[in-house]
Amino acid sequence: MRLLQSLSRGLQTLDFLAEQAKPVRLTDVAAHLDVDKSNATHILRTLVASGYARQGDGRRYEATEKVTNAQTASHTAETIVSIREAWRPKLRKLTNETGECSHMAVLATSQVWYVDKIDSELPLKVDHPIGSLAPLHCTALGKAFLAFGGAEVNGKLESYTTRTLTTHKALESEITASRNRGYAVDDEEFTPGIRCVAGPVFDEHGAMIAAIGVSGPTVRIDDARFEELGMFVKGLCHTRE
Amino acid sequence: MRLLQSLSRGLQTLDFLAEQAKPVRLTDVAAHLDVDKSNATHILRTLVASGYARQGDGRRYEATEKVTNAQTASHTAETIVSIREAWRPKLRKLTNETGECSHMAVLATSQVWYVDKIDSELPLKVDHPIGSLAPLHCTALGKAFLAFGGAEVNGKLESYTTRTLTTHKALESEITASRNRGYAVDDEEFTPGIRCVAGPVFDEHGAMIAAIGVSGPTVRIDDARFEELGMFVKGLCHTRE
DNA sequence: CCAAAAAGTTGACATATGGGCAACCAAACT
DNA sequence: AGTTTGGTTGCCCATATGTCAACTTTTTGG
Repeated sequence: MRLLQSLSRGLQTLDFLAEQAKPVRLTDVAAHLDVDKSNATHILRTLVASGYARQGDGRRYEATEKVTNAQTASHTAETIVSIREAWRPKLRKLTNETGECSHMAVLATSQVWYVDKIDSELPLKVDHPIGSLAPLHCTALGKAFLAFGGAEVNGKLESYTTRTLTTHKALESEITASRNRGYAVDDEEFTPGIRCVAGPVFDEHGAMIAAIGVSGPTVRIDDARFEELGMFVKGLCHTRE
Repeated sequence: MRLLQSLSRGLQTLDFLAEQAKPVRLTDVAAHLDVDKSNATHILRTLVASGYARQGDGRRYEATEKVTNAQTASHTAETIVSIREAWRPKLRKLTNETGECSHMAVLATSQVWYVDKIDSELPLKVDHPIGSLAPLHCTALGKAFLAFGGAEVNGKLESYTTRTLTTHKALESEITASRNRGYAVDDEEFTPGIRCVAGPVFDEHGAMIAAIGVSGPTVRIDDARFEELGMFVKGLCHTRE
């Protein structure tokens, strides 16, 4: 069995570039492959010339769009629809057992994009229409992406209510708290009178693909119930299909 | 400037594999690269060993998921959301000027997935909820994907109304007709009493990413208006942003 | 802001690599 | 079964490419 060395190394390099979130230095590539710097230069140059890599600002290298990165890759319509179908029973269970509205959302351009919901039967209910967008920093679904999906918020944190977290520092510690807790919350931070909890949905590769959660009016959700809902969502998210 | 030959050829091969929809024979790869069959064997073997290609049924090769294919690639959530925002004005225009409901859908697992709509103001109206799915062979939006997006229907064509096209032959000729016409139609093939027209939305690479269309009750859409709507949608789809 | 260290590029050289040829299997078609 | 076309394997030699070292550029730290 004969394999082409330079091709193998080139592809290994591609793997390496793809799995690193941030652009990588030539030296690191050389070290990773355990080859000479000069060899790494040639490999990277070839990758660039072929359109598989590009050289950014500080002459660092990164993989182009030709290569998919399981980690970062935003998910396709196909994946979203199939995950939605697979998780609909759990969403239904969420609403049945809590009586509150449940939602599923995916990440799109630093916002959450609602892709499914099960309505509450109760007259006073929360409604995020399917297809609508919401910010990450003040929704439970959004914070789930920040805590478990490696999403990041860039720029100013707009304030929607008096409880919205508007400093990156406060948000950061809330994210850490969510990670420890196992679920994310929104305590009237987006809409007054509405509390939500949400947890992450992972695909088979362990990449977060969606968030699911329940939302209800504060009049029905006191602190004890809030926590209870959180544990319930956490439980649902952690059961393997 | 020094480039690595075997790596370049390997990446060229990857490009070639990625742009071919169907798995490719070793001979074709060799011909494409203008190298010896034995060389092609080595290259392909290396690609397979590195997880960038796989060998299918009739020992044909295809690129794995590691490589993105602009043509086939289903679009990501990011892309869908941004296209939706970009086209919303046109969708609104569609409804304003026709008075009928307009929709946008993307392709997901051989179905159309409604991602946006503008409701008609009229009391009798069509409503495909955002987030819902519909078959390809009997909806205007679906047929737009068949005619302009290279989508394919596999298996049996389920009948929804007496007008649903249920043979692949009839569907094929309807697809061809749509291509010539520049837009696709649904003449009560999915829901009795509803006629739709739809056209394709392309991304910057010329790949079809979504379909937009208008739907209305047959009572308001006679043959003349049906064609008029078609031309209107066609016009909208062909104007560059 | 300068010096020193680290990162990256270029050139030369020698040899392992891989490109080409041809013979050899394996399917596929008739 | 015979013929044709597609794919694999082994060998050999040329050259593509990996290594080393000198050199240039950038970054870091004082």
